[in-house]
Amino acid sequence: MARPRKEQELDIARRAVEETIRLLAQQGDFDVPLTSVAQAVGCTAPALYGHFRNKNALLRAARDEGFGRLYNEKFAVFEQMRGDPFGYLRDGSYAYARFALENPTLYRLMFSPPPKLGVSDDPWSSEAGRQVLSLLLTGLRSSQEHGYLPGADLQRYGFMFWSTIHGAVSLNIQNRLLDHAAKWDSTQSVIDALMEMIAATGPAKHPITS
Amino acid sequence: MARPRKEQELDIARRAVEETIRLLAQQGDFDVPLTSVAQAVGCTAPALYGHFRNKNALLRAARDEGFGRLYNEKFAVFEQMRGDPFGYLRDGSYAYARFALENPTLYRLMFSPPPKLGVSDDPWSSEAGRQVLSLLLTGLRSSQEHGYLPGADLQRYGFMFWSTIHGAVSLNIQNRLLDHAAKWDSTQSVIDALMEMIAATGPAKHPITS
DNA sequence: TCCAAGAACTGAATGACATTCAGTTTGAGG
DNA sequence: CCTCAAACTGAATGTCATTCAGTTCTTGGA
Repeated sequence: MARPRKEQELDIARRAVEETIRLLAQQGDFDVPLTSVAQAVGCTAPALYGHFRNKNALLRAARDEGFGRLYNEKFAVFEQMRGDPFGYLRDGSYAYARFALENPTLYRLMFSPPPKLGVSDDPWSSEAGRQVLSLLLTGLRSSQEHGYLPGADLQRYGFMFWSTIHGAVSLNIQNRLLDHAAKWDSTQSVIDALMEMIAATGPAKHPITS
Repeated sequence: MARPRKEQELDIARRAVEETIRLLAQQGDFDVPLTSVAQAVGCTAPALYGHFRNKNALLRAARDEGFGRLYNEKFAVFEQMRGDPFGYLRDGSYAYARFALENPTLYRLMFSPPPKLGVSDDPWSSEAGRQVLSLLLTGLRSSQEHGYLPGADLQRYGFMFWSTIHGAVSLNIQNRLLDHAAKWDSTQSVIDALMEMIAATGPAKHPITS
């Protein structure tokens, strides 16, 4: 029993990442046995070593895929909101929070990875996070051009903005006493408070309705 | 070779927690082998099972100890700042951030614990976090009595305040490209921005100097 | 069409650990 | 002094990750 039929050529790498993300969500924890990933894919554990140097590399790939998905969701909102930077900041933040609350374990893998993943060695990983941040900065810059946050240091405010949302999402994910709806309400409340503060700096009469 | 001399009666439990925290910091990761904790304490791994149900219980104890230390540091600032609630908010936040940046792995264990720790089952753990939050709320309440944040919903602002600082600290801990000083500067900048916003709502003439 | 080379897997072996268990030694009460 | 229970220990078990020596397809040339 060895080399399989030609049908499933390069599927293993893609499927392994996919199944890893699924198992991550299912088990709610990082320590997914390689064996179960292999079983879900339909091969044996050693076969995965032909596609990933080791388990950490597989988790890194899952993490990168997570950043890709998050970026895509934020980018979709970005395009849909062209011309309304304030609306983008709000709905982009909602999208970010929704992604985090719907994929809590993946989100934790993205933003609180075990150091042994060797994330710092991989230029890609910090790049992916940077792309998400740059999308936020673009939104802030546009908002500033529309009269909000006059004279503010965007780098500084951008980081604070991100910190607030990341913090709210992290604390809510961690709090097991809350159900999904309560986590969402709590996070949304923080985002709304943040948007109110930005709205207060801008041209009057901007409704906060979502 | 079995039961040791009477000298080190109940030291093992205490020392195990201490050494675990030390090894956590040294290895920068949660998966500290029980064997190394035992070795550091001066016993064998099975001996630890007489004091902790399992490794997760030991990590939970280390986590609780972390909350205790954080609370003590914040409480010290609190007592030292009686009568200056705004100053307490600022210096208490600095103390919080300093604790997190100086004990990054312990902080991660406290706020992004692996679900398998079974933290949710333990009423103590959420209690410890709640005590830290209540200290913040007391500071906000006092600040409000001194004229800041007039009419604000403190529960809501308290959570946003905590989210911002926790987020800034988490993102800075995670960013391996920054050295310690840079992480501190970045975090301090977020805290200062937050304090400026609160100061802006209060009685005029409050200097922001630290 | 047939064949050699190597790609892509597999089963079995190795090594870390956590956890359990059957002793073994020592302190304390009678 | 003697018995008992507490507090440990060494050895055994089980769960992974990772490695390795085969084994079986696929492919490109004769």
